[in-house]
Amino acid sequence: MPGTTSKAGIEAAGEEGNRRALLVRTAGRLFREKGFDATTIRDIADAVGMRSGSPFYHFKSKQELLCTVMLVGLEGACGAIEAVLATADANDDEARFRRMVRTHLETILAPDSDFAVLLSEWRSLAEESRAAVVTVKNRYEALWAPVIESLGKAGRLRGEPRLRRLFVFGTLNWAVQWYRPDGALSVAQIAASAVDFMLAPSAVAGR
Amino acid sequence: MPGTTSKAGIEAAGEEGNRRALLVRTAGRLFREKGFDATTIRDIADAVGMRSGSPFYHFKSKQELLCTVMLVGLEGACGAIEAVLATADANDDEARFRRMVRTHLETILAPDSDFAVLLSEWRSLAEESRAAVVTVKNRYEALWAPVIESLGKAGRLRGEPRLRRLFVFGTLNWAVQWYRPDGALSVAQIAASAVDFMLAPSAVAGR
DNA sequence: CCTACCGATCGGTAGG
DNA sequence: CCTACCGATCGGTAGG
Repeated sequence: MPGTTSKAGIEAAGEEGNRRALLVRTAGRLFREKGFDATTIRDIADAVGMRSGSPFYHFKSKQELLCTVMLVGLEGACGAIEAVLATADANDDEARFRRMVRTHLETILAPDSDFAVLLSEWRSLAEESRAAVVTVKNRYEALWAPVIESLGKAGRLRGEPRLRRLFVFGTLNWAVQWYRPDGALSVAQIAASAVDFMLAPSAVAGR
Repeated sequence: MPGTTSKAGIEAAGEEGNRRALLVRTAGRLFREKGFDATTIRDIADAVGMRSGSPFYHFKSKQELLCTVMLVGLEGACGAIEAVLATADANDDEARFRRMVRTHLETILAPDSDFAVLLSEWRSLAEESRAAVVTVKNRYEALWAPVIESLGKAGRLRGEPRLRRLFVFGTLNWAVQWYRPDGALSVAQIAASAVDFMLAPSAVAGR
């Protein structure tokens, strides 16, 4: 029963999963490069070698494509952070934070990052689709909460507790605006530097 | 000779300056609320009580309107920061930085901020218009350079020197994404907290 | 997934 | 600044 979509609309079911996944990947790249409004269905169809009406066999609207791209990006980001949390030393907050920051930057600065589409095209997402995306976005942010809270209690992250997470993501997410792959610093270097910027020096004497 | 525009296209010349300025203000508000692509010339014309063809008497294209909005926003922001620098104690970097941060946030978080249009619609600005806007943007950032550098040398702003300015603006500009006028904290409180977040504690003992 | 197409919208213009 | 309009584009659909 093609055309039937799971609730999140993410799963690639069976035979046609490839074409569908290709559409999502291509749309994600174009949305990121040119923006949602400036990307036409024809652009996407051309890029995957379809005719302009064919994407609507896989997605009922351009909006559904956007929503799917964002959900895919968010799921990927959750997975990456979960992998970090599963292997990091839970007692060393700074080390954990460093790895999370680096992973986050690697995710949003990848050339075809679907997560970056969420960051730059949020306003293009129709009101009705936002709740579904916010749910996963909250899940992503919840992964960060314990580390940020712990670093806050230790005095390493400062400012109003309710704003710390916002400031952290601001410092990092803004990189989408200025990062260039051919720049002087690697993503790893930017990540290390961002942590230095955000983290107040530990109070341990003689360090 | 109506239709003639100064190089920057900002000045409101004589009699028609009012209508022109009204168009800029209205376009700025709509671009900020709905985005450049989602705002039509008809939206703007309706909002100022004109017919859909009439804005083109004042601006030769929608792009020129966007460019003007951004330049107006940038000029206003430069003026505000210059006013701070003119009255602040040049020897107290922290105090100066605090006032600049607050002014910056007040500028970008104002409901009808033209500066915020620059932050969110940069990609919609045509390639040919970017150079003119970048020039003023550089002027704005140059106003911050001495303070940021000085705080960096004092160890109050950390991380790679070339990235500090980017991290500062990230922390602040991201607020455009999450700030709500009806939120629990005022802009002044957010500004104070942002500075606490960014500034490493001064090393002065007993403080 | 293609062919063929539509209805709506949009930026912009001519002529006054 | 209005009237009247155009040419292009775009998301989406019917029917196979």
